[in-house]
Amino acid sequence: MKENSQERLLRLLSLFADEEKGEWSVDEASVHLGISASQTYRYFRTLASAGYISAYTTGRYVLGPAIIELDRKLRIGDPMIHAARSIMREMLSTAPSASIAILCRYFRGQVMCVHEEFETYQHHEISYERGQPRPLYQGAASKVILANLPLRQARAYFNHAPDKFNQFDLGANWTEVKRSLRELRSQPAIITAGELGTSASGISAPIYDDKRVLGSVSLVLPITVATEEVTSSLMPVVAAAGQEMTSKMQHLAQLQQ
Amino acid sequence: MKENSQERLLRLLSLFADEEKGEWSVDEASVHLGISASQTYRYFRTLASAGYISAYTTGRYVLGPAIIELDRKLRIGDPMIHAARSIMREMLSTAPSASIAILCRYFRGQVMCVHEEFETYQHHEISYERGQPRPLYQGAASKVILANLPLRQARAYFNHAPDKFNQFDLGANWTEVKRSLRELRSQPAIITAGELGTSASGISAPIYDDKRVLGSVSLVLPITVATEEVTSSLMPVVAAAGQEMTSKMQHLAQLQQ
DNA sequence: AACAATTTTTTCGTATTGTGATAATTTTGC
DNA sequence: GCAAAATTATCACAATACGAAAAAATTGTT
Repeated sequence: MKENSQERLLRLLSLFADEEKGEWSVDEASVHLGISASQTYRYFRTLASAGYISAYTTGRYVLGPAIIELDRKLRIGDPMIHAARSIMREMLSTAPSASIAILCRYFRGQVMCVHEEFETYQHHEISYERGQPRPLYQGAASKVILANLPLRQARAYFNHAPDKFNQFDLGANWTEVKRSLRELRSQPAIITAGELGTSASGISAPIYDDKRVLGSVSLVLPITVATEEVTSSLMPVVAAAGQEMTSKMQHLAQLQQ
Repeated sequence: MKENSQERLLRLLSLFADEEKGEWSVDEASVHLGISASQTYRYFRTLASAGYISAYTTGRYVLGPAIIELDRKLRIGDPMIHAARSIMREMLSTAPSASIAILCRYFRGQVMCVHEEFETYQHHEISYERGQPRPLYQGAASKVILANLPLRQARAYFNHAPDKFNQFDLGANWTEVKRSLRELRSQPAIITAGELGTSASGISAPIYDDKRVLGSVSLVLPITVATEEVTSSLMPVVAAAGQEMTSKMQHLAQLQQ
């Protein structure tokens, strides 16, 4: 873990992504990163004057407006999200009302929702909230990615949390897990119910970029309407969306101007 | 403009906030930043492996998932947004339906919407889109910040775009501008109509942090319902919201644990 | 208003490493 | 398969990032 000064700066910024801690003082960050106080002050100043963090009161720093600005650009300009929009809307139009469509991405050994589409805005129990990393073993949108990962990687993740894999019905040992992953891969789309919260059911298909899996597209239905009939009729719809995304992503790679 | 390596890295990342260019190749960034190609490659690699940018196809880089992750944390954890939520909702409840409430922040000599609240989701002509910097001279949410800036700063901005100041009725020369800013400051909230797009009208009040202006809260109404009566009756509501925000921000500064 | 306690900035010498130029390597498009 | 582009590796040197400690500025309290 040889680290240069830019990587340290980004690591400091990443502190602010921490799930349970949203604000940092210089001292806290200093001890957490193992950097001297004076240097940490220099980092804070650099990030603050560029707008990435901001002192909402003396000594307490939180994320700054530059993040919002970049997020807007990503929302507007990201090629994958752009390609997904129409596909997700079409998929959504065939689903029961109160369903939502989500686009997830494999990121840092986890799965993160990067875009959602819904017919009408309404509060739903958030299963995959945009921007919140989720583990690979829980929920359809995650499992379909896990199942399409190279076996070596899947195994590494299994070794890291075997109990969780068992808890979410992926198997108690590697042989079982390997078998259930193969089983999941053999289906056009995979279905789970109540794995994230208790009120939602998911139907997911993988998205590829040439060889390796990039992410997944999913429909999330209220579990009350997710009967066997409904989900099995939607399975080919979601599977088609995944394939369409895959071909669009490969198309994109050609069109570079 | 002495710049260290971390500042250069952030300047590279900020390229991706550019309004008309969402993707960069190493060469383009290299010439744009005036950095050697080899070093630009190193910067790209650093940003990419931390997830801040991502190559969606060989040689073309766009913003990466880490941005989404940080934006979520900001949405959830930002103290100013947190304080504003209930105030904005209450303000919204007294406004005509199809109105929205926005929270803006003074940032880099511009004004940026950092949060919006609405009763029901619906497509409206976006006047202040979240994350898009807007000039100080255009629209109520901007003008109220401009009017409460130190005169020296206001004058600097005026000198930078005097024609724009005139176009948006702030005056043709500094004496006139100074007078109209004083006039704006004297009102509890300020009202504009049709300055951003033609279909919206804005009512805005400033938010202070101790001495200097931090941002503004605003109601944005469909121009069709924004009659003289309606807006003048809402003016005190918005003004009160601004004052409440100001006192909440000052309260926050005390509560540091 | 004066004081103590933080927070932030400077100074400074040294070792670290960031840097550009060039070459080597890998990946990609045809 | 080959040509072209993209990416990484090598290297030598100057630039600067770094920690420690002191100075300055800001803040909270009496």
